[in-house]
Amino acid sequence: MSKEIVKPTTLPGFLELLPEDQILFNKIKDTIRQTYEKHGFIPIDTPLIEKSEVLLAKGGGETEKQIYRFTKGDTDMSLRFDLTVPLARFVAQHFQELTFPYRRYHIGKVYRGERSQRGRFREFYQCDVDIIGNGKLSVIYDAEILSIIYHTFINLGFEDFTIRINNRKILNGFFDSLNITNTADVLRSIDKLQKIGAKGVSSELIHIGLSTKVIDKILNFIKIQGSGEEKLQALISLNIENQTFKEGIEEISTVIGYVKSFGVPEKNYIIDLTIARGLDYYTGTVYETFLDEYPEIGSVCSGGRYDNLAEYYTTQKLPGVGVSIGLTRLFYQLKEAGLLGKNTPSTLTKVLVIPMDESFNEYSIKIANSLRENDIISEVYFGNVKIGKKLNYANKLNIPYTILIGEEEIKNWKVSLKDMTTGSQEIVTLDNAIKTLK
RNA sequence: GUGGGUAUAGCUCAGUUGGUUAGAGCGCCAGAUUGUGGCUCUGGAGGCCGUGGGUUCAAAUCCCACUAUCCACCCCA
Repeated sequence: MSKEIVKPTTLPGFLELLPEDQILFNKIKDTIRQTYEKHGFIPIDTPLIEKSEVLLAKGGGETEKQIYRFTKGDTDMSLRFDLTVPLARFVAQHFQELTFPYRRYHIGKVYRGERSQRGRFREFYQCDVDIIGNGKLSVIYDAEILSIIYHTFINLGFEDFTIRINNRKILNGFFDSLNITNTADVLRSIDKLQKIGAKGVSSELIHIGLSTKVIDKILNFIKIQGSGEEKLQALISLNIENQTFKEGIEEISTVIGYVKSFGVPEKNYIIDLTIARGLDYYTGTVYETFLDEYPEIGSVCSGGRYDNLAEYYTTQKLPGVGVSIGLTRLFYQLKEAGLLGKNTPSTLTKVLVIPMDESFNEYSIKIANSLRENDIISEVYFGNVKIGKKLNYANKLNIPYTILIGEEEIKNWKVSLKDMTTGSQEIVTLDNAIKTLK
């Protein structure tokens, strides 16, 4: 062994998959894409690298710490850390060329230089859908986004999941009425209710410096229980004279009112006053989606409504609403939870064509060509190796069928079609083989 | 950014109070009469025990440093 061999490793926080998993991953990605497209969303694909001044226009906070930033020559550039900021830039830049409301989806990798830990990656896929309005955007779209989350997870094969929704205006109005100024800190604490419990939230709020009176009110607020209707009634009966608060209630009522028309069953969504979302740019509806049987996985899809998407890039007012699925984490967690299919194939190939001898290669290639013309995924195993080894290749990759080509088959213009699961084999015409394989 | 683990074969891991040629399972390769895989059997390859230093007659094992990696917190998808 040469000492010059470089140890083949990937950087921490960068996930790569073996064939079996990659096939599953792509299936999930395709399902998400198809669902988004079915709802009329238009694809975009922005550059992975953008000017740092663009990505960091907002400035401050965690982003600057976590962004991958570098220079090439005189250009200061960075890897995108989400798909929303590039969207904002895109919409502002192409404002004149786009038609509003602009519905786009974007599935792509983003980068964050975080300390890696379980289910947290430095490179990961986000699957975003957003609807951007010009000046105004009906709140009914907030209900549609909820419906898209629902249909996406249904199409992915889930049934027991809950989309939790809330409205930032309710929270902001409520905090306003209590004269709370550091709302971001309070939101973050409340958002952790599920994780740390009421006591945990309480002690965090004390730490933040709120009076016990205010804390009691907050705790009572987040404890409001019941059906959607009951929660709304409870909120109204708080009699809070605050314009923002009232708007929030009105908006969430509208959303709940329309959700039914979109065909979302009541068991799949709920008003949850503790959902806040860490991001501070949300201004209205917010969403978090949880798998009922696996709460430990955390939110698998989240997002919300924002008033002004592109304020750093244009003076146009562009409100929008959207959500994002963290696909890499979702996939990783599903795999951890054992929710991904077992014994899945390691290839997409449906049939392996095996020439018994190298002199039958050309005939085999023709067979494979015909199979492909009939949309049957097929490949030929070339090389002067034993039949056993070729069959074993099919076996290891879980290829369901093989077609064996030898003297006998060629003489009669037929093929030997072998079912690899049962082991049965028969000599048939190519047409009949195609019928079986379809 | 803060705190805590771990590091032995391609993978998952054993390895006794420090003791001589470092093990298993899976995987890989080869064979069991050369037009037939899976199952079984037999054989084989593959390890500077993360790197460097220290203690000791003796270190995979104990100590220190470094590096890598994982987990939790922060934050977030």
